[in-house]
Amino acid sequence: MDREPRSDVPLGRRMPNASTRIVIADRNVITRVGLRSILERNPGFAVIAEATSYDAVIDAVDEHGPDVLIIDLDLGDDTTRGLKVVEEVTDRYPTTKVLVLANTLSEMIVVEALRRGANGYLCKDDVKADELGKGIKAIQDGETVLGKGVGNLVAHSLGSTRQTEHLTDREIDVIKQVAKGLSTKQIAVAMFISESTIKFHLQNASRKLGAHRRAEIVHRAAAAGLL
Amino acid sequence: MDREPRSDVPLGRRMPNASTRIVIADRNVITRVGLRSILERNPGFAVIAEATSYDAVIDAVDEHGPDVLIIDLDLGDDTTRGLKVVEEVTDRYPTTKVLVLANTLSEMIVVEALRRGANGYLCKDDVKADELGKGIKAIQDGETVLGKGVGNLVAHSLGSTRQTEHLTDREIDVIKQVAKGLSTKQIAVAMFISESTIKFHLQNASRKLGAHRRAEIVHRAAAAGLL
DNA sequence: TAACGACCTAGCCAAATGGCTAGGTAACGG
DNA sequence: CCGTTACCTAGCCATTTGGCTAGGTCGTTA
Repeated sequence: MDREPRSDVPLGRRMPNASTRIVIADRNVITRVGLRSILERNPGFAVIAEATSYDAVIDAVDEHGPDVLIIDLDLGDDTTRGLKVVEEVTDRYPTTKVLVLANTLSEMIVVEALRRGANGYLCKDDVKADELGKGIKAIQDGETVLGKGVGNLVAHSLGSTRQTEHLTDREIDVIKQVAKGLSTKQIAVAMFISESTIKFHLQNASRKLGAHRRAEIVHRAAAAGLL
Repeated sequence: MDREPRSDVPLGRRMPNASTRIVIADRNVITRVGLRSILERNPGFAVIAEATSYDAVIDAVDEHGPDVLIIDLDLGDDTTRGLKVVEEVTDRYPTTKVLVLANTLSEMIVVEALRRGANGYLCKDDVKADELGKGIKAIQDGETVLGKGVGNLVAHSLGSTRQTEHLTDREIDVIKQVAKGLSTKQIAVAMFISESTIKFHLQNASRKLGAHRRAEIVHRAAAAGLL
């Protein structure tokens, strides 16, 4: 025991020349190439796979068991699906660290991602080239990396006891109609349900999003990538 | 001749070592690096400068007089400013082609950009790696390049005689408050003007955006990158 | 089986909104 | 000087909305 006073990073844990093996998940080819270029300036990083769909992310992680997964939650038309992917990866591969790389900043998404095991959350527009490498190293050392502005959001949500509930499919459907400028009545006709139901779904969505007006519901849902 | 069986790029048409000189304008470092990497796979393209602010774009174009400017209109918190940059560049440097590379698709922005002289409009998420090079070449040949889905938007707006009016600063201020979920009364207090004025601005914004409800105003303005 | 979540419906009332007309000022450029 | 634009204010009224209570079905899961 005494022979290894500091055994939290045992010798041999990292082989000589061993690189951090990274999988990138982003639907945007420009971003994928950019990330790869930036990361591979550092010989300690190796991007071993790219994915552009939720299924492909799972496949890639299954196949390669990477050290780090860098993922944009918005891989389709449903960011919620991205959250599920984070949960699945962190559940099944505890040694794979997950860094979320988002386009927008939404309290709901950030909190949910972290709650489901993400080890970091950076915003694409705010990140500097050198922060990426540093962030990944920090994450591998067990830290949680939060980008500019992300920390504040998290702190804010810690203050409120309200735990994030996410919107149901139906609620999102209704919100989409609202975003198109339809009235309750018009939505009812379009969706073949009663006006009461429309109002019901919107009331629930309001509560979940902490909004009090339709315009705010739409804005928040859009910011969360739900529309 | 046998030594150069593939002479589809005739000798002499382009000077030896002559490259298409490109300036990239995007606030996002990942995108800038990605674009550069993709473009420079083709030796005919040379990225000679990058810019991350509206002023820097003008400076870069002034200094380098590039063949092509690839620009994301959203370089700050005001996409309208990006439109002005497009106009200024195409006005002052008719030989510089402008390719807009957007995150989102908004009819208003697309139409305005083209009206002000942009030679192409692509959507980042839809673009494939090889389309970039092809698009730039096409633009240099005098074509107008519209990405997936962009063409439809343009066609749609040609049908309507309504010419795009853009929102005033004040209107955008009010819309931002609406997006935060404030009522007319609350906004009036916050902005030190009467409720009537709030409603006045929103009526005008509705007309300009073709919206009939606050939720739609917010949605459209957000989609246009105005918030 | 019971509990749960997602979904659906009804009705009430105060408040907010949409759509309209009809004015005003100040600044700018032709 | 005139026209234009951005900006500001008032009032009217029908419609929409927010916020609430109080029910229901269906399928899944414990």
